[in-house]
Amino acid sequence: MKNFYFNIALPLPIRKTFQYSYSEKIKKGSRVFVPFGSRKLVGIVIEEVKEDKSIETKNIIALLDNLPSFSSKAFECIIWASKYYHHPIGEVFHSFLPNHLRKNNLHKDYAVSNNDYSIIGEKPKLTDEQNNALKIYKNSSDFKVNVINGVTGSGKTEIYLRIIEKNLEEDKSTLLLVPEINLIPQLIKVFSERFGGNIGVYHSKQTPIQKYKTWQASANGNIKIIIGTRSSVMLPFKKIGSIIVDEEHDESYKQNEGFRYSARDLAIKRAQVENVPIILGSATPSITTIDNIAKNKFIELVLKKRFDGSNPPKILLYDSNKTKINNGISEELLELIKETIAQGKQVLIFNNRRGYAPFYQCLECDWIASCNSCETNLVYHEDLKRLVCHRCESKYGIPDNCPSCSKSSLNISGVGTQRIEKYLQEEVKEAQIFRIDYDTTRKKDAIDDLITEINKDKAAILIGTQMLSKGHDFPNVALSIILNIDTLINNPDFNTAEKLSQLMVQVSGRVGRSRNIKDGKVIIQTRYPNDKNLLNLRDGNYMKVAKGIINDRKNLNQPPYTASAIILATSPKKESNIAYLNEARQYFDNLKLETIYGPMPSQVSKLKGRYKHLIYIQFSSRSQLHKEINKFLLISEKWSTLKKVKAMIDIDPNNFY
DNA sequence: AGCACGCCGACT
DNA sequence: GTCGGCGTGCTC
Ligand SMILES: [Zn+2]
Ligand SMILES: [Zn+2]
Repeated sequence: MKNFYFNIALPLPIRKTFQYSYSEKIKKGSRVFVPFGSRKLVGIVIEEVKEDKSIETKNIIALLDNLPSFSSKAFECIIWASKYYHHPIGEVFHSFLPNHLRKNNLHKDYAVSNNDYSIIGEKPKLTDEQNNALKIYKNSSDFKVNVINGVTGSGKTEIYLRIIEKNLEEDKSTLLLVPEINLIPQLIKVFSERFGGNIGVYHSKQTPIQKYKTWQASANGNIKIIIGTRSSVMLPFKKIGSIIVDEEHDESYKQNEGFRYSARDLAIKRAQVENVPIILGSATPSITTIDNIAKNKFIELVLKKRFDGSNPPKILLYDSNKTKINNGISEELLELIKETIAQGKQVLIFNNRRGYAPFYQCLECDWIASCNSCETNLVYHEDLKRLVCHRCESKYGIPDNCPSCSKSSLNISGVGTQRIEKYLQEEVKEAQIFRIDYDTTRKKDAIDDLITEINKDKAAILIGTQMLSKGHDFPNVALSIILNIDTLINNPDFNTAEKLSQLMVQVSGRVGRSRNIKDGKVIIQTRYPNDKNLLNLRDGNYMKVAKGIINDRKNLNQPPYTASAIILATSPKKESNIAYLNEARQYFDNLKLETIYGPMPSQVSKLKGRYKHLIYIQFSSRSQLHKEINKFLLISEKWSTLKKVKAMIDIDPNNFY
């Protein structure tokens, strides 16, 4: 009996494949069950090869797919991703399989859901801008990147609906990527008010069966509209029409652990390989995207006007050096809050820190409460009367005396949302107060219930974190106050100016759109009212700020004008990380590159008892990055310092995690 | 990654 | 003497 030989990718942090044999030919992209040492693993067939007699090849135990789990196009994208991100191929394949297919399960058929996608809702008349954008979109159905640069309320979603409609007419599927799970429910609502059929969902909080059902229904074309987070970018499709990436600027598209990929960038690759259009939507496009528009790689479709004709609110800078600050809010702004409430209107307070106070520290020595397993600062939570680690959610009691110098001079410092809530409850007694942060929205539907209550249009104060800037609109807010951004301006790290501008414009775009609020106001409380980027933000024109940031990046040789990478080392010992990274640093120093930082501890320097350190490198071009990282990986393979650490690469990093 | 193998310290 | 701790190296 003739045997066939295959290279198989296994879910291991190893940059190679393993050879196995089988009695039949197997298509690439198929799952197989194989023996590996003393265990058994599910792997992916990469290619048929001729027998390598120098290896004692084992037999494949079972072929698990009748049709390959990865179509030849998805396969091509994953091979590309593994090379682009310099990540072990088996782990890349593994990360795009739903749980059910990661184990040695055969496929099973589930009942077909409602797949009649006839239009049931009423279609609104399109504005000229919308018509124009759609015309450009429709003029070809080959690969192209269309960027919908549309302010909040300009009708981006209606364009998505028309694109889906066009795809359905051609019996094609649409994939809509979103940065966060909690943006999915409202999109499902809008989509199912327009189309009759089932809307597929794919994200990490689903049960394995739910996830597999969507995977299968997408593969056989029963579900033609799919909304999903990152990992849905490699779903199988019977016939895909286009991909939409909503809020493309959102950094949540980048995975920050394991296989560190950008779902937005991978979506662009997928669209290119499938030869279909991709739409990137945002009111605040990323600097990279704006740069690609300037280079004519992407096509910009602008939606400037809000369809209800309302104007975006003005952004004012409030110099907080002027008055006394209590619990994070200046006295003058507190008066303004009181006035607004007295007029029966709503106030929104944005403070990007949850809990009561972000630090608990000693005034005598430099002791500061931190988590034993993460080494991050513990945050005081008033409701729990405990210190909480925001990374691992561990809770600690509150010591009365300093563990370091044993004096009783411990104190909280800094301002979290709970502290502002308590302060305003005392100061503005007549106002109803809603706090919207991770702690108040943990329960399912909690956030939707809160939003429904808030939008009933009564005088109220909303206090919240990032969450306020993503997806939800607050039309009755007449005054927004943005607090606590000075630490960001003071200690800029990755893309601070870009992130901050996007945040400010996103918050301001979501408020004050109801008819009875003519002059919504957004006030940024800052000690740096002369900061260049803040000044540029004042007329709410994001593109103007973006131009400034792009110029800075160009002058400072920062991405996208250079290509960046992080080499990460993880091990139980700090010294092992440092030894390896020092050797790596020396290696790269010899190459005379743009910039090298480190070795330094990662911002999450300790996780599950393992330390993490890194070096950050900027290359003058993408091709130089790939060439040098490949060479480095090959050479460093033999280093003895590597044996004591796990090393990983982060391409296009956007933090030091 | 996960597992076996082996070498060393400590405890019946 | 042997149990178990973890450091090392290998897995087609
Ligand atoms: Zn002390
Ligand atoms: Zn922790």
